[in-house]
Parts: sequence; C-alpha cells; structure tokens
Amino acid sequence: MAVTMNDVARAAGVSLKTVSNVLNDYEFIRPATKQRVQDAIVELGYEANLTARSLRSGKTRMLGLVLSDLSAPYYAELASRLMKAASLRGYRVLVEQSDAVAEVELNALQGPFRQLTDGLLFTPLVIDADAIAARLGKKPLVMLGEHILDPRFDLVTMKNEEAAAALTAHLLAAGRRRIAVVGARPEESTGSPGLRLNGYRKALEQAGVPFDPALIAPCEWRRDNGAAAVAGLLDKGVAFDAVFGLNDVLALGALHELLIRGVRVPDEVAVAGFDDIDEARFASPSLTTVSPGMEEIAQRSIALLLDRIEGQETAGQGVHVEAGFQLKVRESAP
Amino acid sequence: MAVTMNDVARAAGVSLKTVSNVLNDYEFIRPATKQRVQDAIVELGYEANLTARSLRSGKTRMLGLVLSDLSAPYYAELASRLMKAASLRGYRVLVEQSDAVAEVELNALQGPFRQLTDGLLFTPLVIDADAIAARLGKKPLVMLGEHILDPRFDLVTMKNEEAAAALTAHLLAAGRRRIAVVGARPEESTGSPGLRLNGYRKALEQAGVPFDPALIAPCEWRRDNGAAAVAGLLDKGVAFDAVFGLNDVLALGALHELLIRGVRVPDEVAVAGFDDIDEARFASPSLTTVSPGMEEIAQRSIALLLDRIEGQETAGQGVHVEAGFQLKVRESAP
DNA sequence: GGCATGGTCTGCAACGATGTATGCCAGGAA
DNA sequence: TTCCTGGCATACATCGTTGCAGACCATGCC
Repeated sequence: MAVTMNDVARAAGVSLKTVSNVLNDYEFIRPATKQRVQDAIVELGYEANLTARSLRSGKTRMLGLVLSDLSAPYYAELASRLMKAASLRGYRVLVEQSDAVAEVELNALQGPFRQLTDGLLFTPLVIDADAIAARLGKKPLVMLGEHILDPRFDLVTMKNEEAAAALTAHLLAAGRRRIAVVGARPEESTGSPGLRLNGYRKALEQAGVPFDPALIAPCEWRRDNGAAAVAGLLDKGVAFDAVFGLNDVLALGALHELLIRGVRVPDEVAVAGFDDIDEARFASPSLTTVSPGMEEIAQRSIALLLDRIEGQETAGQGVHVEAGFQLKVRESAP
Repeated sequence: MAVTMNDVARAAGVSLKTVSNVLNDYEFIRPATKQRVQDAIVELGYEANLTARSLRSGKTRMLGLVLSDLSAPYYAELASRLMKAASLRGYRVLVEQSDAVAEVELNALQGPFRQLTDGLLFTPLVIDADAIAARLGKKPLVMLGEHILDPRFDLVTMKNEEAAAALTAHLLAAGRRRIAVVGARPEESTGSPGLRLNGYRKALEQAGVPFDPALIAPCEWRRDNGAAAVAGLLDKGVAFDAVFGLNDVLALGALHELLIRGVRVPDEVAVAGFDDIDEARFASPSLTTVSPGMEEIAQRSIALLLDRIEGQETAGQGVHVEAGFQLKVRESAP
C-alpha cells in the first residue's frame, strides 16, 4: 500500500532507524546521509504514518475541545480561533458537543475522546469540580469559561464580574434605573451567569439603586429564550427601562421581541449583551455589549495547554488566566 | 500504564485473542467464557486502545470536514449537525478550516489530515475538479455545497437555482422591479453564487423584467461586505427597491446598512437572504430567506459518506443528492 | 600500541491491537 | 475404531513507528 520508512531506508541505502532519526531531527547524522534520506523521501513521496507514530509515542498531537453546542455563535467563533492558534503550533482540535448533558461531559474526561487527545480544553456546564477531579487522568486539562473556579485546575476565563459591573454602570449612568436581567441562573453563583449577575448587583449597589428580583428572568442561553423572557416580563406588566442579556444571543432575542411589540429601543428600553459576537455590530440597532477578549482567551488557553503538554511540570497549583475586556457602546444602549 | 488486552486475558484466564474475539463479537464463544472476559474487562476498567486498533485495522472512525471558516454561522450550524449525525453512527468529525486558501484545500486531500480520517466531507472553494481528481486517493469523498458539479464525485447539495428563482419570484410578485444582488461572483457560473444568480436571472426573465448589471454587487460572503456593497450602490446612486443577499449574513449586513442610512425596510427596500440561519428569524425586521434543508443535507451527506466507507462499492458514477428547500417569508420582504 | 572519546549508524524490542492458520475436543457418521 | 465436522480457543505474525543499547570507526592522548 503506502510507502513506509522501510522503503525509504532501502532506497537511501541506510537502516530504517536512520530514516527515523532524520525525521526526528536527531543531532548526529552526516549531512550527506541526511540528504540522501531526504531525497529518497521526496522521490518516493513518503508520508509518516501518524497512527503508528501515535501508538509508539503515546502522543496524538490533537487537542480536545468540549463545549455544549458548536452552533452557538460564541462557541463557533471561539472554536475557530482555537483551531487556528493550535494549528500554528502543529496541533489539531477535535470538538465534542456535550449539549450540556452530564454523561457526555463525564465521558469526555476518560473515554475514547480523551484517548484521542493529548490535552483537553473543557467547558463544563453541568458537572462539578469534584466529579472532574475524580475522573481526571494525568493528561493536562485547561478549563475554559468560568463555571468552575477551583485551585486544582488551570483556568482561562474572562473578567465576568468586572465587565458586567462596567456594563451595568454604563446603563445606570445613562439614567436607566430598572434594568432587567435575562438568562440568570439564580441557584448558581459561580458560573458565568452567576458572576455576571454579581457584577450587575455590585454596580447597582454602588449606585444606590435597589435590587428587584422581579427583574431577574432565568432561562437557558438561547436566542428564543431571550425573546420569551422579555415577552414574559412585558406580559406580567413588570416595568423596566433596560435589558441586560447575559450573553449576546439572549440580548438579540430580547431586542427582537421588544421591537415586535413596538417598544422603542433605546428610547424606551435600552438593550445590552455580553460577548461581542460578530452579529452584535450589525444588529439593528447595533448592540451595546462587552468584548471579552476572545482572541486573547484563545491564544492563552492554547499556550497554557501546550506548555502543560510539552513542558515537564505535571502538577502544582492551577494557573488562572483572566483576559481583559472592552465595553462596546453602540446604538442599543448609548 | 493503562490496562491492555493482555491484562484482561490474564485476569480472565484466556488468551489475548479470545479477549479480542469477545470485543469484536466473534460468533463462537462459549457464554461462560464470554462472561468471564466481560467481567474482567469491567473489573480492570479496560478500554480498547483506539490508536492500536487504527494501526492494525487501517480505520480511524473519524470523518474529515473541510470548510472555509467555522465561525460563519451557516458552517457552524452545518458542522454541529454533521457531528451529531456522525456520532449516531459511531464516528467523530475532525474539522479543517481552509480560509479559502488553495494550499490548505489541496493538503486536506492527501496530507496528514486525510490519513487521520476514513472519509472526507469537502467544501472546495478555490480548487477545481481536476485538481481534486488528481490528488484523490482511494478514500471516499463527498462534496458539500455546489462549487463543483462533476459526475466523478458524490455530491450533496441544495436546490440553489430553484430556490433563488422562487425567492426572486416572490420579490417580483410583491411588485419589486429593481432587485440588487449582493455577493455575486460574476466570473463563476457553477458555485453557489453562480447558481443563485442564475436562479435570479431566470425569475427575472420569466417575469419579463430586464436584467441590469448595475444591480449586481460582487463581494466575498461576509457580513461587513454585505454592508459595504449596499453602501456602494447607494453612493453610486443606483436605484433599487429590493436586495437579494446571496446568503444570510450578506443580507443582514445589507439590512444593517440600509437602516443606518435611514432607508425604510421593507417599505422602500425589501431584503431577502439565503440559508435561514438561526439569526434570520430574530433579526429586526426578521429576514425573508430560503431554508435549504440543512438537517436533510447533514443527514444525507453522512449517510452517503458512511455507505461509501462501509459499503463495498468503491467507484462508479458519483451520486448527486439535492435537498429540498422552503421559502421563509418574514418581515423584511413580505 | 592501548585506551578513552565522541560522532555516526544499526538492530532489536517494544507500543496494543487484529487476521490467519491451526490445535484440540466432543459427537456423529462410516 | 476411524474419520470428519463444528465449536471453541490459541500462537504467531503483522500494522509502521520510536526508544534503548550497542557496534563501529576515526581521532587524540598517554
């Protein structure tokens, strides 16, 4: 079938191992020999068999990326950037969609998926730190997002609380006093919903504006839920002059519902989101939001994970990286 | 390190091959033996080593998906669906982003990427059928999208021309006469841009409306280009009463630019797109578009590719599958 | 001349699974 | 009894690569 190292060795008149040495940049090879081998490789069109290499070396040069749903714009953009960053260092990314199902998340930690990858970028949504620690093998794992804050794990995240506070402060400064929050998850305090809600509360407090639980609309982070949540508030007659969607698709769903109902944005109700997905700039009105430094997150998580994979330090404290953020003020909440 | 078949064999008191036979559902094994092996597997927590299996069997149970950019909403949704469909049949999908660079597309056909996968789902954007045929190995390949229509290859696509014609007819029926087209690629006639443009022209012809080249704005399929293209038309003073974005992000970019400039949509100008991405429903105004049956495309491409991989028929004529479409009439072009 | 040294290359044994060929045993046919 | 067949299990070679240990040779030093 395919050309093997043996064929190359025969063609170059050297041993199989010498071919291997050339391919692996072994130091002590005479230039002439090296050249002969390389010529033979080109002539025969030899390509190393990655599977065999993986079996022997125990490395696959693939990274695993676990997220809930690749079709969510934020994850799609993140995955795209992660793949590019990994590619520059000679790695590929294999994506696993968990759909926020616990079993899938658990299997990603120890099943076949783990075997296929040298390290994991993990966005856990439903399982907790202990469950992860219990199943964690010795392969490196970097947490993405902020659902789990645990000193045992490496983590790359964004300034959720600060950014949410800054955004809320911006709304308050514009005179908004009743800011509805769409997409909260009241029972949690650590995940992104919790942290962002915290930021919101801190900003209110700082401004001396009372917190009103009636303004908090919990839901899953999907566009249609954002619309439904706002519809719910309107139907219940809850008064509000701004909507903070805990991510952009929620905010855009909310924005849509408001406009349908004839609510003027931003005159009557301001709308703001979080993530700064590509779409935010081109919404009508364009969406005020927080840019969480996605490129920085991508770069640094790849760098951190690869350092763990290629470096020697196996354990020690987890490193926590926080990317910077930028407030993007646009038409929906000037 | 890890538990191997040998360990299981020892624990169960059978030979290594018997363990392999149990795992591969070999027919003639005494129930008692089978049970002992399975117990040992559970007790030791054995997991088959996929790399070794791949080396021996020559199969990886991975499919390659080549597309230009995973962060484009259409591709993100498609990739997500393809991965789910593949997963149901026990396959994983490895994504490669070509960025529409010829070299990357070519390498996907024969380099390491090909080696890692049992079959390819390929969306070629810049290389042509002959280049593909020249490098095609014996592993199955299914074309996605419609940039290449060639009897040599399997292809799963959508009814680009018909759907574009139907959409154009809808605009004409609503009384629009000067329909600008954003995202054309005038030099091509086969890719999606070409086919959709054809559909547009046929519908015009059928309605007896003259074709005006001034209304055709060529550009790459990105949101900002959609906006820029409309800006260009307005600045040049080209009169139009509708915009047909050859995909949704173009249409949404165009929509944004129109609204910014104070053009009323749909009163003065109607806007329509193509793809029916999630976002289209929630745009303001919501976007009239064509739903190309993405789920059907995903299902059928996976089915076709896996039939090729697992079936015996290697060659023969390429199969061409066309998914159905639906016109989604919404506010932007009622 | 003997011996350590260092550069260059080689052979062998793995990595962990599967395919092929074969052995062995029991039971039925000859 | 002998032969054959079918059910069940095994041994061995093999996939293509890399790690380890060592062979060989020339050089330089005592």
